[in-house]
Amino acid sequence: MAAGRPRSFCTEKALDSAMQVFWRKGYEGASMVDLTEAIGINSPSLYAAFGSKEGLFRAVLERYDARRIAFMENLLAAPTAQEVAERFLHGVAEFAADTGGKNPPGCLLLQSGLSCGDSIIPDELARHRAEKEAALRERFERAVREGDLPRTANPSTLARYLSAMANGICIQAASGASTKELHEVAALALAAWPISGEPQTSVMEKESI
Amino acid sequence: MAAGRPRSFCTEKALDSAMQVFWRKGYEGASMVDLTEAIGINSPSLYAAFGSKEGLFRAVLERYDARRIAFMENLLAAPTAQEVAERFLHGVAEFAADTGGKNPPGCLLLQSGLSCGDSIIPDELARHRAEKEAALRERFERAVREGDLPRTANPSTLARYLSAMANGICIQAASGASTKELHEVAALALAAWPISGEPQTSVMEKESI
DNA sequence: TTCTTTTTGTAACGATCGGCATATTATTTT
DNA sequence: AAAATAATATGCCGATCGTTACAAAAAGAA
Repeated sequence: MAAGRPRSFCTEKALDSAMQVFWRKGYEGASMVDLTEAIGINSPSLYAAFGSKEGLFRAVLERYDARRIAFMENLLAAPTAQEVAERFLHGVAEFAADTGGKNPPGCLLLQSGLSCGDSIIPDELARHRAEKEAALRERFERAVREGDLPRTANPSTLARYLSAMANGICIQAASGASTKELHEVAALALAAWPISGEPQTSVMEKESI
Repeated sequence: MAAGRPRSFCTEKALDSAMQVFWRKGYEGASMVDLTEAIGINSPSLYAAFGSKEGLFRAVLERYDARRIAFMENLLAAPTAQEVAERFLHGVAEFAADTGGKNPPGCLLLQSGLSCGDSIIPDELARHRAEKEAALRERFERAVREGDLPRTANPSTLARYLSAMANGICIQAASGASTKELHEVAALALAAWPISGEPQTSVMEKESI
């Protein structure tokens, strides 16, 4: 059968370009002109490939999630819950301020649509955040079963705490905080972490921040 | 001199109505139609009173800030830095999920424009957040001078930590977290607080969350 | 070459955006 | 009552929104 005229653009590169636009301007703030110019194609090509602006955004979201899968898998495999928390918060602190110059600081899941008109995008993004929080919660439930966390620990609260902290750090990054400042915040947040055995040392004296 | 035809709407009530719209839909997501319908006036009246959509939003921001002045003044007057932190985080936790049914959960400073096109609104909102963070920092600097906080404590980091935590809590609220859940997160966050004297107790055992 | 298929570029669609010109209505002052 | 003033309602402005018809262009298959 015939193959037709070949595409003039790479789908993955197009998604990366679109991701930058959504990240910087938000979902509703990103116009089709912004997107097509960033990708370097005309709108009919974009609609043929992704269906709609929302379809393009969902494809971008998938790509964004895929890039973080390795990060999440790695930290969830940590031997102790505390190390999970440490890897999570410090990992977020690491990439929130410095995204390699390609994307703006902060988090796509926050920047692109906390509120945007009557769109369902905010709910979609909230669902994504909730999924990551659930992954943390399940890991902490296992930690309680294994005695890694005290019996009195509440996995849901711990996961929500980390999730909130991560979101707060992202907002700090978007407001211009440096990587060093974000790590200081992360370290301080981890001082609240419950330890089964030895008494807790204040991070203030431990790292003199 | 003549006084002309009297206004058909109350400015303050109009601002409250507009605040709800901006809060729920974000700055760019809130259309003039949304705003005029919510207020119950026609657009020329709105433009005569506030100049533009941006002017209306700035007026809403002022009103939003004014409503929180009492809250901030109260907590900054607390005798110790830890109590400042406690009042701040728990205060945020309190009004983030339950705004009295008038406004959506979350924080206007976050909901209305983390990212929105080429507008300068996000920067404006970031500036407002930075101001509150600066108020906390100055209070903690005083606490270090007064010996209320250990010499090794970093007021900037503590303020940034609380600000990030507050933002994270707001996002949690916007995602549907209950007031109880938010207070649990706030209590956990406060377990990281540096104490000069007695050893720190894990909040996990203290409140069994 | 001719046919088929797919993508491309051009151009335009209706809808909605924020904003405003104009004229009418309501009130106070003279 | 007449003039002056200010806010009202109606209707429309150009621009931009996301989206799509349409036909030319580029490839493989016949």
